[in-house]
Amino acid sequence: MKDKTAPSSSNFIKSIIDNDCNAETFKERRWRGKPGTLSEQQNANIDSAKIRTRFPPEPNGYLHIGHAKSICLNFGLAKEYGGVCHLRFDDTNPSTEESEYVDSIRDSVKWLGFDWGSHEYFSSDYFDQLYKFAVSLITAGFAYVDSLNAEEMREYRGTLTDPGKNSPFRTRSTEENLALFQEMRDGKHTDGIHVLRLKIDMASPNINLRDPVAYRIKHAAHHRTGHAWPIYPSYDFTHGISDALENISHSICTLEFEDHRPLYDWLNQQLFELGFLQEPLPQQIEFARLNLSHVVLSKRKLIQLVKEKHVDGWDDPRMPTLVGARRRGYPAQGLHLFTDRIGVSKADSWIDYSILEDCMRETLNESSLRKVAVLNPIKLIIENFEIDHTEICHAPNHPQKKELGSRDVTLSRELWIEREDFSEDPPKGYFRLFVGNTVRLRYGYVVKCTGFETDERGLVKTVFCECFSDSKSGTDGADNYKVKGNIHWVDAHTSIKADVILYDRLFSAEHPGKDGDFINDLNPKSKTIIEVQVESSTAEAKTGDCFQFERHGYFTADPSSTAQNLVFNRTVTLRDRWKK
RNA sequence: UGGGGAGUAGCCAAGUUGGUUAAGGCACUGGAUUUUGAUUCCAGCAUGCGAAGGUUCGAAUCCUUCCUCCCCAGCCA
Repeated sequence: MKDKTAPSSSNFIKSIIDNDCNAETFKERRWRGKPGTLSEQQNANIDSAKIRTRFPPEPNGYLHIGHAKSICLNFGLAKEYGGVCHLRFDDTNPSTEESEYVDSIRDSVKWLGFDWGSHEYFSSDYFDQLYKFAVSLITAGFAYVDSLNAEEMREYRGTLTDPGKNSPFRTRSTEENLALFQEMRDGKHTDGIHVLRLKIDMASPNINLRDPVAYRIKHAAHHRTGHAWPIYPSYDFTHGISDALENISHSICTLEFEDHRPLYDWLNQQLFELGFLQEPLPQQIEFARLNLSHVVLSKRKLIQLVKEKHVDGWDDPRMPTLVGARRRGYPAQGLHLFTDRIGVSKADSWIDYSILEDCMRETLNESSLRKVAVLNPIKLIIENFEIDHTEICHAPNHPQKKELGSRDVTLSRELWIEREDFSEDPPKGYFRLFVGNTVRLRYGYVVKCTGFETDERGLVKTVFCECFSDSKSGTDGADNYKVKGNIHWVDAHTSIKADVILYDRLFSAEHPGKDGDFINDLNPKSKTIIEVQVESSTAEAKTGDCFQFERHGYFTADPSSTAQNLVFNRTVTLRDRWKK
């Protein structure tokens, strides 16, 4: 068994943190136990957290596997370095954000096994502070109220190759700016009439530095602050400041924010020089977001799948959301393994979906109890058993973990076996049941196939065999029989019916949407419901229980499952080198 | 065409203050074990680091030129 607790290999972010730790960069930070400005922090004790990271979701959608990479990274780093990771809801846009999402995000992060303790924050916690900073920036000449409309602003911004030009409102007096900003804050203007912009450089080759918007007017109810604010700060204005107030040492985000880093640094630097923030300032570090084949991870597309009912909701087991993965039976540990395995870098790479599935197999193999289920049953009749013959066989609950014990399963004359474990016309290399061949009924006897019967359509209905009475598993005679084939079965009388939902990837295309609408790439066979026969002990399964149905794969009891009507989701199949 | 990034095996990814035979994982291929065609174990797997030049005793690491891919012109994040 490989050591899965070994520390993950080095990456460029760890190198940065190592350097910072060696240089004792963050040694002098003060922390009063909660976020605050320089004046609020400076008399507090030294921050005991070696580093501080944060996971900053916007509460406007459900978390997905891509977020899991970021969550594991941020919380994992904090843990590894003796630091703390904050959970911060980045809620600066009330028109798209809802508390429904806040709850779900909290649940998903917890489910992944992380604990942010008391460090749950909201960007909206800082609205007052942010506003004060904005006023100070106006006073210092670093911000102004612009009254260009959206279209004019776009024109003035220039293009990728042409510099922008200054807005005619750029030279407004401090007094006028202050007065207008106050009016904006007081709700005296309608949406879009004015914005507050940072005064940086309209000719910068970096478009983000061409006087970015810091505040916009938005008469919308916020999920936490209600109608208290008619203006809301932008991401760029909010994020770096929030990081600084929270003493974040390493602000890890995705590659598309690289161009924003000069702005991030500029803003915090101004506020530091104005005496509002303590040094050292947080540093933004960017990594490549996860790209997974056969999957879409954009919020817009995920929402579309739900709204247009291509799936049965956010927690549909085919969804790449964390709630979906959980219902599918993907263990949180499997996601940890996955993020360790794919690594972290700045190279834009695609991970094949099979890597994820392998991680699930690997962790599920360790943890899942074994059960027997016949997914596509046909009858097997042991002809040399009496009609009412019944006996007990012992099946281990885990082949590598004897300590997990075994269970009793009933064997009688009539069994259900898998349709594909019998062949009328066996292909080369087939070593299951065919007339004349010998196989072992797993945990039971070795039998020899003597014949079969078909129904009116010519489909095999019943297979007949003869049992070698001295071959029972666990008895001395068992070893005298060497057979290659080993098939599973359930007793026809004591086994129970269950529903199994077979899931396959949601999209058949490797890169959904690459050749047109991603909806066209939906896999029509991504969900199949079948009725199966499971061994009687499975009746006790509770929601979330994971089993290996031997020779098939891993399955988990769906929330809709009851003792009267068992429902299992197929999490992932077993590897199968024979499958044609 | 401006700016910002990235190119190391089929796929990820270490290494980048120049120094002996270019980590590791996944996949793959052999072999062993196996009452899951599963698991596990062992072995193999880049004369090569996007390309071409150059500097050097020595280059994935330094210099030059070039090529490919990704991101940026929301009052989204």
